[in-house]
Amino acid sequence: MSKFLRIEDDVTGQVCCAPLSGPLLGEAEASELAKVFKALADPVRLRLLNMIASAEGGEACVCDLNVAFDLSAPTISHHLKVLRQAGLIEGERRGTWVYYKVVPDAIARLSGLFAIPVFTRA
Amino acid sequence: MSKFLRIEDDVTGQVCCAPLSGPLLGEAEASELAKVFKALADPVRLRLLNMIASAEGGEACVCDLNVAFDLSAPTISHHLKVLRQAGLIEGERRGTWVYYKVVPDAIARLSGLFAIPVFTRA
DNA sequence: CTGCTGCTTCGATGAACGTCGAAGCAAGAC
DNA sequence: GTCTTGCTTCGACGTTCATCGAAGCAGCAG
Repeated sequence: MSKFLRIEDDVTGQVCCAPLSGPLLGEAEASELAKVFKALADPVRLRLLNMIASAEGGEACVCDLNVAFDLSAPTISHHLKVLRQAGLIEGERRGTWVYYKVVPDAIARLSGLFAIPVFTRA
Repeated sequence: MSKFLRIEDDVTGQVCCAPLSGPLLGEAEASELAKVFKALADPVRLRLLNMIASAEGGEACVCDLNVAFDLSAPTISHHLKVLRQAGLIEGERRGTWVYYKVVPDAIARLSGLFAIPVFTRA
């Protein structure tokens, strides 16, 4: 098919995680997953991720993120570190500024978790 | 009269389906969403949700959940309460036992969040 | 009624988290 | 070199969280 839109090929296909309604999670597996959700479990981090994901060019400068919140720079830096350590975003320094972008695979993985089959009563 | 286990502080009302790469989240919106992720940000709760979602008949008895973990009953009850208040599950007492099942709409809502993978400008 | 079982709530405690100011580090301008 | 700007790390402080034992409540069987 012709591709008008620059949306990349469906990443949702390469789902690695079974849906929540699937086979039972092991302890280690659940712990790893929990780390990702812990990173998402803060309003500031959610807005940061949202801003980065929806930024022009797919990446955002920390300088822009800083002024968007009524929080100190160390605090924003801390939240970015948490998102980074969860594998949700990655940063790169270019000259004076640091730019962050999302890691598409990480979002795709979460997508698979909530794939709809969540059981329907027979 | 009905002293069933209700969803006391349901939080899912405002949480809607716009993908993360979509329009910017407001503060209130992000806070509501964060509450749901906070409920998912624990390995025990993830496994509980997983067990309930994949249980025979779509619902699980607390008595079965209790023996599946090396934790005290109060702790399991606490985790179930957190999931309940996040609107992810709901419980019902039938005679001696209490059964929990997932709330499909809650999972569907999360599915929407990650539905559209973040584009990367090639 | 008395007991017993299943589940929840209460109260306390130790660990983890969000926030800040101060200090450190990197890159560029002078 | 020195100075300035952008971002991160460090150390501390108050809050929130996971966990437990004890106590409370609901339902059922004698």
